[in-house]
Amino acid sequence: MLESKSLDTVFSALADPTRRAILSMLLEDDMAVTDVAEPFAMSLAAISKHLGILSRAGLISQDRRGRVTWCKLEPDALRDASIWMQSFGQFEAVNLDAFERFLRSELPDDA
Amino acid sequence: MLESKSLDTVFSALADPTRRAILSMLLEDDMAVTDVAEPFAMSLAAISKHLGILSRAGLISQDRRGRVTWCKLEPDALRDASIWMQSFGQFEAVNLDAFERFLRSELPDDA
DNA sequence: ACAAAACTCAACCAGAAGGTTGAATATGGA
DNA sequence: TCCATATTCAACCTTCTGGTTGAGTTTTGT
Repeated sequence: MLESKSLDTVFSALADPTRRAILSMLLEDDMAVTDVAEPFAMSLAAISKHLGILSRAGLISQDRRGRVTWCKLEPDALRDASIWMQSFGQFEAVNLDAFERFLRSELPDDA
Repeated sequence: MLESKSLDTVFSALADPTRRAILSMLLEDDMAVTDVAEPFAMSLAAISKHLGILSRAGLISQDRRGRVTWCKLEPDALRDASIWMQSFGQFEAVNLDAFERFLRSELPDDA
């Protein structure tokens, strides 16, 4: 199970609602750490830790530019976990071909 | 976020390699608790706890017949989590409402 | 009726998780 | 140069997690 370690870190990163909320925020745009922290009722240090966990799981990348660390979603990291889940077979319903047709119909630009 | 609680429990259930291994075993067939425990180098009580966690997450069901408790995979419980993940991995730029309409049209049963 | 089988429960333990606060470290702007 | 901004680090605390063992419960087989 070479993938076990990364599935551990990805799934446990996703198990926390604060971290899932952060990922959702980053879906819209890259953000600085301070801005990520703003809507949460917890310290900046706590958010910094959460971002570290997301980073180590590969779910985001952090790019320090000057004194600002920009956080960027890395959705590819979800792929292994997603594939693992799909192996349970009940999601053929979300037919991949249909998915792609849907994508093409929804996305103005390329994939 | 009404789904947050269940995403918490599903993702944290999936975060443990023992529990993922159990799910894989149950993919092949329903199993008794003792048989689930057999390949693992830990006590039956520990496996019993793991099964409880999987059960509470909805990922398996347990049906006691006589003195044997049969464990059965319930892969539907993965659907919400899978959908949540796919919304990152594949659909960054996609309109979420349309995405949900698509899912409703593709999934065989209700939401 | 009794013993073994199949679990589950309860108490316990070590270590990890998630939060706090206060200090440290760059960097940017005046 | 000096202060504020942006972020991380370190120490600490509490709660959760994943394991243990030993006892308890129910059911089955003889």
